[in-house]
Amino acid sequence: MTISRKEVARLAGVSEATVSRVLNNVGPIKEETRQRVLRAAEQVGYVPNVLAQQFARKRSGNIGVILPFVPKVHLFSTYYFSEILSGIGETVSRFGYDLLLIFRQPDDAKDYAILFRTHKVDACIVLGSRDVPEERAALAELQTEGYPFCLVNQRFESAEFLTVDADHAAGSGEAVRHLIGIGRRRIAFLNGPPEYSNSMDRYAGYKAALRENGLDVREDLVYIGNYSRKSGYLLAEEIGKRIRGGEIDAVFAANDRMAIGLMQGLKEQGVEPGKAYSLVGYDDSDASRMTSPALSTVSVPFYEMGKLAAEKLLDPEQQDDRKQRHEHLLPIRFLARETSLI
Amino acid sequence: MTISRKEVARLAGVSEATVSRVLNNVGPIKEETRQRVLRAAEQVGYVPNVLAQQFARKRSGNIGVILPFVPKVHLFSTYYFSEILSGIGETVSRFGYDLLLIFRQPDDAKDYAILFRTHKVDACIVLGSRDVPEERAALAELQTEGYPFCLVNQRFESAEFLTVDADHAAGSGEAVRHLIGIGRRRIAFLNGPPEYSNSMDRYAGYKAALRENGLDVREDLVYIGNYSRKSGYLLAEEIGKRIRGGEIDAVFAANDRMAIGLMQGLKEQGVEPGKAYSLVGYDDSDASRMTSPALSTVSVPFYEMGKLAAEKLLDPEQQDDRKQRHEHLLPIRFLARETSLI
DNA sequence: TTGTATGCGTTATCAT
DNA sequence: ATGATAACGCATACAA
Repeated sequence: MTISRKEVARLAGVSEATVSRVLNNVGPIKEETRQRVLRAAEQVGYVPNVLAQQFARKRSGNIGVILPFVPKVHLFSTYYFSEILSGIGETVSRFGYDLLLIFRQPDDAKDYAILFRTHKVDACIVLGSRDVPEERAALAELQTEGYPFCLVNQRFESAEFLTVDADHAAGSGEAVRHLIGIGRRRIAFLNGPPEYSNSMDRYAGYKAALRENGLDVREDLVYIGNYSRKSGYLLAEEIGKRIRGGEIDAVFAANDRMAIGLMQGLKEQGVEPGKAYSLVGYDDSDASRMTSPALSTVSVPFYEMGKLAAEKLLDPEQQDDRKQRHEHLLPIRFLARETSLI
Repeated sequence: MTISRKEVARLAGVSEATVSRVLNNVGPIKEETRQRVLRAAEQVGYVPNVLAQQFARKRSGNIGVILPFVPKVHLFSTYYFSEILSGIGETVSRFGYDLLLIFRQPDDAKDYAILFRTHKVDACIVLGSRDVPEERAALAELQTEGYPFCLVNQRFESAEFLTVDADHAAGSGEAVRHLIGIGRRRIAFLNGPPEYSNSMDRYAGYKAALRENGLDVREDLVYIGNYSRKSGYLLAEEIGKRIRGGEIDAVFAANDRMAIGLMQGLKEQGVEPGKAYSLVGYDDSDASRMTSPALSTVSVPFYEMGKLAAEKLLDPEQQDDRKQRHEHLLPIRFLARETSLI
């Protein structure tokens, strides 16, 4: 038995419309009436039925957040998601919205537009996206239909999607410049798959830093993993050989997980980071602080990225900016720790 | 301009009610009519308006998941949340529900019932809860009002809340028995705050294992941290002294974060795990595999816990069980790794 | 097997 | 400043 506006209206001796006006702070209301309504609502413990509100307003009040399919989650830092989600969550609630969490299904053809057509969400934020045809098509559809959405940490070449990203080219450049600064010259790069713009950005930063310093970019120094710890671990055999052979004196890995996997594999061969070679990871994940020696890495403002993405969708003050600038890059910070002391 | 049932009905030459019946698979329908309706719906690209459905059904179709306040998140393993959330997410979507993510606010008086009164959620799952008065009151209110909810990884003494937990007493017992098995006799226990049932359960397991083996439980061997890495790190000074003094030969920590913090602090003193002392953590977090030496730990089935919690709320087959058994404890697995070899 | 009719609890428009 | 009332798009009880 739920209490509706009607009881409040009766008790306050006003019409239902007036109750709504008071509760929604809309239109002119005599102060005395307002008080009477508020007291009546208080007295009967009235709370509006959100389902009726959503229906009448034709808005769900939900921001959808689309996450990668579960097993894929582990290719990302879990820190990554918990931070971005927190940033989004804090912001949407500040604007009176709720957060609907949506896991991509493995099988189903990507159809993000259905979320809007069914009115499940008013806007959405896409995490862990990749530049592959089906994903691009699903996003293009959203764009065409005019549904508001924002990508986080993934950009699409020649597509004008609203995006919040970090400046990974700059961050990678800093990391590599640091390695060069401590005297390293044969710097290998352990990258992730190219369908993540993250990977391409890091590669761009890597190359730029080498060239600035008159070093050649050599394809045989570039390795590709899949951002998992295991993929880093598996490359340790080959990279270890080349470190011992003097062909490699440092490794820049595109994320901490691969860096740590590599570090573990190399340690098994007796090849220690910070001594035989320098190592830099990427993400400033929890784990990077827990290894020994502590992993040098690049800190990404995940919380702020989530916050900004939500603001771009919800904050009226961001709306103009949004038209002018589809892509927003947040600054990044390099952290020198023990794996790249010398 | 959104397409409603009406157009479909007109096109198919049936009433709106019949369209609903076909789409919801309710009541007897002539096969030919069904086909006609489905084709019409297909043709005009009809999708039901979820907001209208929710309103008419008086159900939101949402399962709320309540998370700890953001800064507190870091006291838990992020792995913890990503796993539990995945388990919940997979399950609710299997039952046709959506997942509404709710971050506890720091300031606001705990009022979970409002989620139900406003009809925002049909049921909810509470994560990262603690046994403190305000939390207990908020949950008791849900119970009294008959709102369905399930706690995960936290039990309340003498309160019959529906709960899914892991058998932390058993897990801790195994861990400590293992330490005893490798010859340790002066086993310190680094626990978390008592308002988490997790802490009390681990303590119970610790004590039981000691007593079974004729060892005294000594209060001066029990330390309390707050589940953060830092709290473990800070205790390294004192514990280190006692290890060197021969008063402690092993530490069982209530989670990996504290274990790793302690391990780092001790390492700075030149006290190495697996040699001067044995160490066991708890959670089987990502980080536990990334330390060196690798951390012995206890594996918790977080994914299954999330899954089971959701099933208890949604699966009709679990409904009877639910009445009989308020608390469900999942089994746990001890993992011997390098920090407790000898 | 299908159609008719009512209700769901708001918002918002149009009067007054 | 306030009241009356039409939508909103669907589910469902009741008729036929």
